[in-house]
Amino acid sequence: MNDERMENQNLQPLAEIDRVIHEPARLLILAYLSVVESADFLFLMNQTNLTRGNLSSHLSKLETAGYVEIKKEFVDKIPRTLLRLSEKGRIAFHEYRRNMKQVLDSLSE
Amino acid sequence: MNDERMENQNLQPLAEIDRVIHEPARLLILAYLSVVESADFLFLMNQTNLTRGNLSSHLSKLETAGYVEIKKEFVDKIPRTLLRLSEKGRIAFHEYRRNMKQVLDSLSE
DNA sequence: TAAACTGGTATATATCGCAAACCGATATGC
DNA sequence: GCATATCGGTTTGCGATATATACCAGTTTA
Repeated sequence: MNDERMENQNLQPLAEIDRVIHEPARLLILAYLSVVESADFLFLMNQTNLTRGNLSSHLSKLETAGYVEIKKEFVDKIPRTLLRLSEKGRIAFHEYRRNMKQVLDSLSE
Repeated sequence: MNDERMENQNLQPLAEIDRVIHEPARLLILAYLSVVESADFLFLMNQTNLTRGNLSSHLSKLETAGYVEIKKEFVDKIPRTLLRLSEKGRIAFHEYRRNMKQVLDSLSE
């Protein structure tokens, strides 16, 4: 075993990785929300290729975590759901990226 | 919405990320196995802080995927389980890292 | 002989991701 | 008018997953 290389690894962040964000579908959603001020449900559905039900439940989970804010409004009698990343979400997303990068970088020889 | 920044994102690898590897506990296991020629069960258990049952089931999953090879032997009447990363596992792990890095890099402002 | 430890495996449980069924409202066909 | 289809989602159901606990065979210690 190569102790030297092992000690160079910084794997600790992995133990406390944010699983709400780690899920690929939600990572995708957050990636889109992170570059716009807000997006609606259908836009996200098209971009992510998630089904309606799947997208809806992931958004609920993100809302429960306090990472996205969901605002519903009517546009000519038709309901529209607007999503935006909360400040808490932006911070958590940034932290997640930092942690994962650190782990991945420490693994590269 | 900022189309320019959105188009610069390379999120496609996310859609086909390897979930066997994506799970943090297994990512941790693979990280350790990637720097040693082989390790035994207790060593991994101590390094990862996983419980015996948990570690055992993750190793089985990795074995089923063909990513690790499990060899059992006796050392003075005491059983010992040796784990090593297979070639297939090494390739898949490398590919996972490449994909995740690409995604994370495309998200950095 | 019994109690405690080793090195695991099997089982129970809780959660999760996903798809399909459902739902209220609106537009369309006849 | 009254079905029927469509829109924009939410709720429900199910199989798979992750984790902890119970369990087990064998070994060492008291």
